[in-house]
Amino acid sequence: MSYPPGFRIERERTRPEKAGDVARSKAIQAAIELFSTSGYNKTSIAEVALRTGLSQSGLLHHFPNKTALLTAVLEQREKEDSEFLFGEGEPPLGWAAFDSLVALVARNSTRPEWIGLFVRISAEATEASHPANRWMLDHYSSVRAWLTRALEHGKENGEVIPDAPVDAIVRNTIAVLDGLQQQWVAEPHSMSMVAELRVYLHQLHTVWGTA
Amino acid sequence: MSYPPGFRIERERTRPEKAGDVARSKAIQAAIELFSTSGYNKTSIAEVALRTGLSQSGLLHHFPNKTALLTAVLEQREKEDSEFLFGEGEPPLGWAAFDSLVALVARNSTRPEWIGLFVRISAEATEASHPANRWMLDHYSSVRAWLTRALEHGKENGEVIPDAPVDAIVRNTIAVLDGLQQQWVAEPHSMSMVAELRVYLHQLHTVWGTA
DNA sequence: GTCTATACCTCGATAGAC
DNA sequence: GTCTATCGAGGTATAGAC
Repeated sequence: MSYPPGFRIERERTRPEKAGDVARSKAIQAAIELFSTSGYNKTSIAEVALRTGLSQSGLLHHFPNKTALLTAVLEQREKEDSEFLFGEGEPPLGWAAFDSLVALVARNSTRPEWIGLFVRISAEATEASHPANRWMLDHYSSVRAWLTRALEHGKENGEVIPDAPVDAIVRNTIAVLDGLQQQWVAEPHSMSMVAELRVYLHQLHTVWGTA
Repeated sequence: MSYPPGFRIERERTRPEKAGDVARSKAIQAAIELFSTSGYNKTSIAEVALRTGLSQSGLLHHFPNKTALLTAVLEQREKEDSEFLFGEGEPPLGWAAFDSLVALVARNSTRPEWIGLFVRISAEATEASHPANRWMLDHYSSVRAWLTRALEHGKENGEVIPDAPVDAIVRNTIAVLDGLQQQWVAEPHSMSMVAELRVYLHQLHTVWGTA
């Protein structure tokens, strides 16, 4: 394998990853699939390796240990979600923030692994010693901060009535999202998360919105 | 140790369990504590045995295997919850059903193990091969059936407006309950589940109730 | 960068003595 | 009813050859 002069530099400009990281990406994809159905604890790196087309040690050449694999998976999830939600610009505020959460759920409904991944990992990670514990706490904290800002902006805007109980609305909204995802993971064909969410948002608008 | 005549019979009349089942109860209690923090998969029967004051084999004399231990734990939970919710009588209907769910959460807030147990087990059990999978599906199905009946009763009663979207309200309510419990397990001192739930129920009354 | 081999755990369950 | 001993499976991680 010989490359024309400048090839490496060209590649590095379009794709920042090194060439050898193809296996890495495949491994992350395999890990997502397995974590999303069996959770982190129950998934063995041997099986991730198998699906990647590597031996166990081959896989561990790319990730020093199982935790590093999990970290890579979570980083990818965070990246894709926030790109979808915020893109390059500013996060939506007011009721628009809540609408974009519905859009995210709608999109993730077509990628069941992402829902399963979140449901399993975030439940496991409620244990303080779980490697994703800090990730989970940070994740919730940042979603809460965003939705809180969104509602306060809505109050300044006149979209939201002044005495709406911001904290409770934020926590309940996150709870509905998480809870629906869990029900959906248990029985995917029995319901439409988006339909249920629209009812919830309708309640929010009716009670706390300015008609 | 000698007992007066009739003692055994007296005991058997008041408590149906055999005398040897003290260890059994202790084991179930220990299992609840461990399952509630580490989940079922990650908990070893050896540690349950340790907390019970038995060797691993000693514990397995009372339960044929780990699954049987889980079953005993779930049966106890189901029993205590439904005794609290329904007692000897009929399940509450109409909005009263939702109020009694808040009462259950309020009571369980004082027994964190029960919240943790539910959060961990029900998330693990979304995997079809998990020993609690059927239990979880049945549990959700029966809660849905009860709340659905409650809302339909409320419509006949005039408590609930006729075109309230029953299925969505039921699923969203369960989602809020589950989601809040998960947030609470992650950071117990950061919130009051009952306070958030009251806001949610207020929305329900305002939007779907007959003023 | 990928492999085989292996060290070293932990776990669930069984056998059999007391 | 409780114990010790042990088996066998499956897991993470490391060493070292290619």
